[in-house]
Amino acid sequence: MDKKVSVCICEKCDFREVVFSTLDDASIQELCNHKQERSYNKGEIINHEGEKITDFKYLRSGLVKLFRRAPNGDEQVITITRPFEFVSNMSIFSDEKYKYSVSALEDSVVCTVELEYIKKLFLKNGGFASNLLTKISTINDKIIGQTLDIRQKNLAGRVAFVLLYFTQDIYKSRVFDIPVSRKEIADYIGMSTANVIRTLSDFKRDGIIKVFGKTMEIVNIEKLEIISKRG
Amino acid sequence: MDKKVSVCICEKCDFREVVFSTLDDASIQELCNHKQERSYNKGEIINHEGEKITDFKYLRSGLVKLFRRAPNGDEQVITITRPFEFVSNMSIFSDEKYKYSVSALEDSVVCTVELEYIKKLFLKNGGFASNLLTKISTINDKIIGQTLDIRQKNLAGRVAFVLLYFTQDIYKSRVFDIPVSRKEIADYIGMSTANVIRTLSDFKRDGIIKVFGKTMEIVNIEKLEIISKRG
DNA sequence: CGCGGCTTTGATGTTCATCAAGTAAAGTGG
DNA sequence: CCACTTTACTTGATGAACATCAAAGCCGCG
Repeated sequence: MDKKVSVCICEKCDFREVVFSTLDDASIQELCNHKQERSYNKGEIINHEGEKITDFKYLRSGLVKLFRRAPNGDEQVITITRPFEFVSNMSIFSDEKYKYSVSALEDSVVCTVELEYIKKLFLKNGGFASNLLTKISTINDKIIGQTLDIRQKNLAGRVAFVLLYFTQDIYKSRVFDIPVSRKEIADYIGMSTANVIRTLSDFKRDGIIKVFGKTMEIVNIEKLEIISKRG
Repeated sequence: MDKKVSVCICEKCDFREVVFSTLDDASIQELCNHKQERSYNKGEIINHEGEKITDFKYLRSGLVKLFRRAPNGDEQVITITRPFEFVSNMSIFSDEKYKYSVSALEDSVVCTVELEYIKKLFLKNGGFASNLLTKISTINDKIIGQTLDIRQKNLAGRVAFVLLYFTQDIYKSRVFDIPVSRKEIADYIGMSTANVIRTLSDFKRDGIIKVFGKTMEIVNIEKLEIISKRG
């Protein structure tokens, strides 16, 4: 086999824009050598709550949910996010163990870099450090904001909120395949599974949505927004 | 008046340990020159939601609450914290405006440094950057964790949770002066004021707490912990 | 085809918010 | 310092919102 110059994909990776923008090509090349890419099938666990953090991970493609198990055993979904809205360890210098679990809701690709390497980069490259802080803060702000938004809504308002989140933020389409079970929606917005279903049925009856198996169509976004806001 | 070497208090400040530990004495001196200390009386607003962020602030002494106004107008208390658990802008490089308001629950002292100065420090001093990221992440983790904990509890469990938070984390004493109104407690744990009062009355009747005006004594911590966990 | 998991719907009861009315406390002006 | 006003607190009664339980339908998969 010939000696080949490995063409590093990281140079073209969109993620570079976000947190690695201050790295020159040589550094990117080096980063690339420390990087591993891995695919996860729908349903697979990416990080497990309580396990030791050894790597820095970011989502390149796919969809994931962040969740934890409450003391009483049932699941709490913290957020559902796309690439650029997730990095594995949100406090790379403090926590040794994952606070939350992460699993793939769709087939996903995750890039992994040794945590030690990222830490060194953080310490010596101020621009990288500031980008990473910005990213992590943005994620945290989004989680806190979402949680506060949801908390003050009633049942219908919460379901409307999730549907709007899927159609506007996650899929940017009026038609999409629901990536979660009814129970997961319930665990996300803090209500019972039965009532999520009931509310969806109400929305169907009122012509706000249409559901064909796993596929959902948002017929009346305006109404959904009113319900979400008023909730 | 004689020329005096200004004895910089920052050298002895406990906060130095937390985020400024990597700064040498000369840098600390310089930081001190950029620093302003200000007292706030109980009830005063420290930061106002929506206002432009020009300074980096941290709490030196006192007690503050973080809150925002929900779209419908009523207040949501995000968290209540002591020194070392609060820095004003949790995403110094991203947000231009405060996402939340902050007000003093007890007379408080806040140190203020121009944001630009902190940003420069962040960019050139990796150790400082890592400490700051750690601090900010810890605060965010605490907020998210608290919110998730509260969410899954019932009424009594939530009130028990707040009382335990006051007695164990904030005051580290079985007896303390309640720093918030009943309504603020309600806004913190997401329930109605009337029901906060009702639950406190229940706790009084059951001999779990004693209340004399603003002063509260936790009589039976174990029972409170059971109620909080079971909630 | 038959089993198990996810979904759906109805009936029931609990939990909690809301309303109202009264009491205590704390600030305000004479 | 006292009447007055306002704000915070307290309690009970009522109804709405929501969880829970149970039973049945649906769908994918061996």
